[in-house]
Amino acid sequence: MGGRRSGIGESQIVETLRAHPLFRGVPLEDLMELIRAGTWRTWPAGHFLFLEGDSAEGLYVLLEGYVKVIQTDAAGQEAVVQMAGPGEPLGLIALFADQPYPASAQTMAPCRTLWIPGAVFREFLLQHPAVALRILHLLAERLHEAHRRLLEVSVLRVERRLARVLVRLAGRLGRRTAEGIELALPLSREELAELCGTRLHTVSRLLNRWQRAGWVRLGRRRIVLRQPHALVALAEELEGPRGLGS
Amino acid sequence: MGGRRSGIGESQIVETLRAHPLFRGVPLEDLMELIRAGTWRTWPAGHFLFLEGDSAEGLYVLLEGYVKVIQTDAAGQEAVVQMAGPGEPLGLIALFADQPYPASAQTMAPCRTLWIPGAVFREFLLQHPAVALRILHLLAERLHEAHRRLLEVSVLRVERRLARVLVRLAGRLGRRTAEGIELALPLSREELAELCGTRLHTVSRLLNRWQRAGWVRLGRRRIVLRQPHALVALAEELEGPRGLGS
DNA sequence: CGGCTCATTGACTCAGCTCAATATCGGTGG
DNA sequence: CCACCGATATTGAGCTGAGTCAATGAGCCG
Repeated sequence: MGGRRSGIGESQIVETLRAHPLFRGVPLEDLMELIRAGTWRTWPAGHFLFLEGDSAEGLYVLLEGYVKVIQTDAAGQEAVVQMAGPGEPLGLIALFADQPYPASAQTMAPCRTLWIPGAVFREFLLQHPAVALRILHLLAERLHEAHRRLLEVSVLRVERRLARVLVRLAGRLGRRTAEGIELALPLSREELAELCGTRLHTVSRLLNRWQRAGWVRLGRRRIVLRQPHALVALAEELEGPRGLGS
Repeated sequence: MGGRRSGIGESQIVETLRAHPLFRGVPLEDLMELIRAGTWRTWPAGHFLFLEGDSAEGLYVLLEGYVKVIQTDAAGQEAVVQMAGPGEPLGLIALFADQPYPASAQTMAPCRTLWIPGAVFREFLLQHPAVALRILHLLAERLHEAHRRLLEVSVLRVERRLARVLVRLAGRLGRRTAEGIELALPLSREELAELCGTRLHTVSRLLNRWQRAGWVRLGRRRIVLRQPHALVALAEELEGPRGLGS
């Protein structure tokens, strides 16, 4: 799988890590130890940091770029379990649950990562319990998010789920343009489908319906929200069993 | 909400906690501090330890009994997010993400809990990073489980999801009887439905179909798996888009 | 230009939801 | 002990959201 050790000096990594909220307050020399034990890499878009089932020897910290984390079932059906952006650690589950990677991580854009051997990182956490608490914070939030999505997939219709996914993505990765909010990273219809637990056809149909209504503008791997409020309304609207009609 | 401070002596709690894998290796006197800062309670079945949205001042450790953790959406639809058994901590997300409880916890049977103030527990973790690592382990496993369920709900049919839920429950809470494996705690059809993201009607229909096939025997809040292998087969069987027929 | 990936759209099907009615269990009070 | 009640469960009928199958279209790269 792609990725080369890069020649760029350490100073840049050091600065990135020092600025990282996870490592706030950690003495510089302890950080240096982490960095020296680890490996810095760059990745082109579309490559896999790791595959579901790979044995996990360490942790990735995504310094730059975007990665999607995918879970696959026995028959090859996929669900996007997480969209990770700059600063996020990847491979936490494998590291702490002490098992092979439970999902695959694929770069969506050119990325830079720092890889840290698991044993080193665990030792580091024992020395820096405050950082452990921050990771607990992070995992707790991810768990919360997963529960929320579980509820949504169990209870909401696709239309509403898709609206929510778009609104959330726009919030996290939206770029303001003259026309509206444009999603900064290019997602295919299929990836969108995997994000909301449906099929690309259904996504395509819904998006085009919304385009006809003037709510969005579509392109190849490109979506602009022209009337975000409409989508928000759709996303939040109350819906008991048997909706209130649209 | 029910629950009274119980009069039973501390010695029993101490023993329970000392035997708890989470606290292995912790000096007795540190444990005592936790216990003294905390509160021991018993709960009848059907009561709520906490409700979604309540502000969270601490952590529950479930010493005995079973609790279901429920997430509710704006329209009142519910999903069971977790079934907790003896030994499991509850309220971790609220504690670490520093937010109100993101879900409600309802006792399914008479329960005993130890409640520990959040600040005390956080301080305790700073003193005992090894315990923090174990909690990381626990959260990592829960996250993994949540991701697995997310994939299942996104990709599998109800029939298969229900089969999986039953098989898993039987594994965790099954009691061997002459007739087969009986689920130890009484779940209504509706609760089962909330566990696999469907409606009670669908659960009822499927279960009765299986009963006719001799795979299960049903009662009011009671299920006996008479031919677990049949359910396992159904649960694991490959299923591409458009199944292979039953 | 040819070939690729990505996207759209139509036609058909059906799993599972909704709506509605009835049945059964278990407990409670007369 | 029986009558009654609420909670739980079963079952039917009908509808529809969304999946499947299939074909075509459109953008992009070598």
